Amino acid sequence: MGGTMNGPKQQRRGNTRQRIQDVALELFAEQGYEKTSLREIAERLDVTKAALYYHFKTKEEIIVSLFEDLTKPMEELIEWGRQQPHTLDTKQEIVRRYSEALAGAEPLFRFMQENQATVRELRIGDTFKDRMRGLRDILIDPDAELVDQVRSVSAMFTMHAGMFVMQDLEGDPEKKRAAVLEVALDLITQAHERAHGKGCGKN
Amino acid sequence: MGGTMNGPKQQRRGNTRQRIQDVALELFAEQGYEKTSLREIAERLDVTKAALYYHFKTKEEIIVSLFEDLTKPMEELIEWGRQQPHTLDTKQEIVRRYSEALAGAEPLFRFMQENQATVRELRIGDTFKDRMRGLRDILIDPDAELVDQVRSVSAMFTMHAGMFVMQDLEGDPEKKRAAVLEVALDLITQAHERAHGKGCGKN
Amino acid sequence: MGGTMNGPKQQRRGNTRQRIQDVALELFAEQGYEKTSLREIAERLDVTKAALYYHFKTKEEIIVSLFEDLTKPMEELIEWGRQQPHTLDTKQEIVRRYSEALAGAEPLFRFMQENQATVRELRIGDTFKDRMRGLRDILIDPDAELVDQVRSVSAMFTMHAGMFVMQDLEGDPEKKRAAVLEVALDLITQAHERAHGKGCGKN
Amino acid sequence: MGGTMNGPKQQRRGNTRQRIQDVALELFAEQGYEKTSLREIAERLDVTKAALYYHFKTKEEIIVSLFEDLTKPMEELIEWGRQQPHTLDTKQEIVRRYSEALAGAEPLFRFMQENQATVRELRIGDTFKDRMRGLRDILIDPDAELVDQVRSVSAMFTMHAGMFVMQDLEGDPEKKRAAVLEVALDLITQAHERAHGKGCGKN
DNA sequence: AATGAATGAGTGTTCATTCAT
DNA sequence: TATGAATGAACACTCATTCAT
Repeated sequence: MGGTMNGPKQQRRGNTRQRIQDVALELFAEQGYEKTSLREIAERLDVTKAALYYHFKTKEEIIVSLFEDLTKPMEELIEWGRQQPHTLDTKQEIVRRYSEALAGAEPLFRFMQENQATVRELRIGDTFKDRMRGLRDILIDPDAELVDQVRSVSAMFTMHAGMFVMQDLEGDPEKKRAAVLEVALDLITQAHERAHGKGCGKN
Repeated sequence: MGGTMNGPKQQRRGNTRQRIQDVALELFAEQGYEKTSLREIAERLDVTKAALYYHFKTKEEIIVSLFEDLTKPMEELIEWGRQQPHTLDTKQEIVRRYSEALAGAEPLFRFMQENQATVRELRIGDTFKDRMRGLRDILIDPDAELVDQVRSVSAMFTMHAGMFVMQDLEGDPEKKRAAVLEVALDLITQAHERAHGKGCGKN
Repeated sequence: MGGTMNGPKQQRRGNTRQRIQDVALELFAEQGYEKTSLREIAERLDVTKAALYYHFKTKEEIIVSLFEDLTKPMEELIEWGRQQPHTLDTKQEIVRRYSEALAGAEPLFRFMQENQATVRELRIGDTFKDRMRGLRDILIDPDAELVDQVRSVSAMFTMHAGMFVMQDLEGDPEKKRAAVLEVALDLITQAHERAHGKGCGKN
Repeated sequence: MGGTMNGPKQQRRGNTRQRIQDVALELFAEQGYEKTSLREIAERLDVTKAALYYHFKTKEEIIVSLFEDLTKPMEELIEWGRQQPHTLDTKQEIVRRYSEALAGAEPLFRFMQENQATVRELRIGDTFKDRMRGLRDILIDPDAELVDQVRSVSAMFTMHAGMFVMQDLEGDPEKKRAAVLEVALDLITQAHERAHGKGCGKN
């Protein structure tokens, strides 16, 4: 890109930090956080371990930086949702956008889904839990019946798990995502309507 | 128990294998598999690491043995389901019993839920995946619409995740489990009925 | 010792811990604490680094154990002194015995003398400081003039430093130690007598 | 100071070398040489590590430069002493001035006192040892009795250690220094007089 | 006069595992 | 049925140093 002569080991200008993040996320998602060593990341980038430490103070900081960079949309979405009236429309809008945001950071969320024990001990654990609580508080009516609260929560991790577990269902990915979204929306809608006195007439 | 003299450090001989499993499961569930060392397990039991190796050939074998011992009910359930006609009643029965089985081995399933990345690399990974596929094949009609297939799958991990994520919802655990079960049954029922042409009349 | 056949790599029965301490002290005294690596110690013993960790939990614990093992005589001496009346005789006795104890743990005290900055940050730092304070409280009369207090303190580190700095003075070591002791005794005596009203008549 | 515009991060240019020395000495004295990293020094100065290398070729050169800059008075003093007749007066004068010089470079000497093991391995080690030998040759009469030689040496490190160990003695610092000096002078005087036949009657 | 980016060699420490007793 | 002693391989991390810009 601009340079005429591109010998081996050249061309790395200011993008090393980014490259570290990319490779790290790939490996973390593939093998888990603890089983991925800094040596492995460094080797794949053809730099030394010490180079990683120029860009990140600790191994944990790598995953934290990924989390912070990639979940900004979620954070904003939840912030936005908090200020809306908790109508059915709002909830549906939230679910729709959340599904999109999830798809946009798939590897990170696969990682978090599959390494919950690790995540819990990391600095991101609490942040994430707070986020989930925020989302829940928007989607759930606190005076709904327990079963409808469960329905809302179920909608949430239908989306989370959906991306990964569905993998071995046949069918084109875009269609699967649409189906997952539909089920989630359905759960949310059922929960909302039962809590607000509508019958079975509509759905 | 039955022994006449109970000196210090005696406390029932012969059950060490069992005690190892108990402590290991507790720690695995609490901190994750990789972050739990054999040293830790041994210390908590007040034996040496080498003693663990008398009872289990490797660390992996400890978790494998737990999996095999604790998921036998599931295995039998699925075997049973495979031989039944795939009616709605059967499916509901399966879901009900699965929920019970899950509750009976809660720590193990919490562990598996929160250490999916690890489990995948272990010997139990494939076995578990097979089981899930078996369950799915019973619950899902292969020619149902995609969205109804998703509904069935969603029922499954509503149960799985339900136990843990619901933890910070208020309310008595038994009621929560009932609510989770109801939502799962509902999803299964909807999926089945849509696939078999019934309307909204029933629920 | 008893064994008939002594192949290479044999004969280490239960003395490894001791051998580690010996080699470690030798190296610590020679090169300093920080500049001595566990690799070095292990290599010299022809064991692996991990073997060191079987016997000591950390590097620091090695030096701590040495300190505790080798300074027990001092501790007892000070405890004894604390319970005696603070007469000149007692003080002289203390100084004499302290000089002996010092000579009995020479390498350790050389180490502590030459690595004060390190020692201060280690767990032994405070213990040692307390000991010195204990000794001082015995040797010094709190209402003596400042200059005589200094004399007493000077006696103390005349002994401490004496062993090492005198090294490049010619003469047989035993004679040097006697000379150092004499000076220390002299300082203590002067301090005591000036504080208790005797003239120059005696010494 | 002289500059018209003092933008942020400017604060007098040209004196960086000096600022490095100041911070380095402070940290070396506080934590020891090996435990003080160039990163730490650089961070405290708000420059990069590489900047240190513009001013000093190695870490060792920093401490060497400090030693050379700060011990010039000592060097000159010893040079002067060498050319004087070794009378009592000369010796006393030397001790007095040495005490002053010591006080003028306190942090450096604290550092050297507490990091003898390190200093020994550094380039300054030999230089310092030579200096000490020079001083000793002035203060000691080679044909004095051993005990009087010890007295002279004791005077020397009474001064050296005095500054630091006395710290936790109560009393105003200036008075303490005076007391230390008095004891040192006393030791020197005793040594000299005994060697030259004057005394208070006994020897 | 100083920085950004990187390296190579090392550190202390932990782990699952082995084996003679 | 266990222990005491050890290992080999790895790990996260730090350091002094270099060099093109």
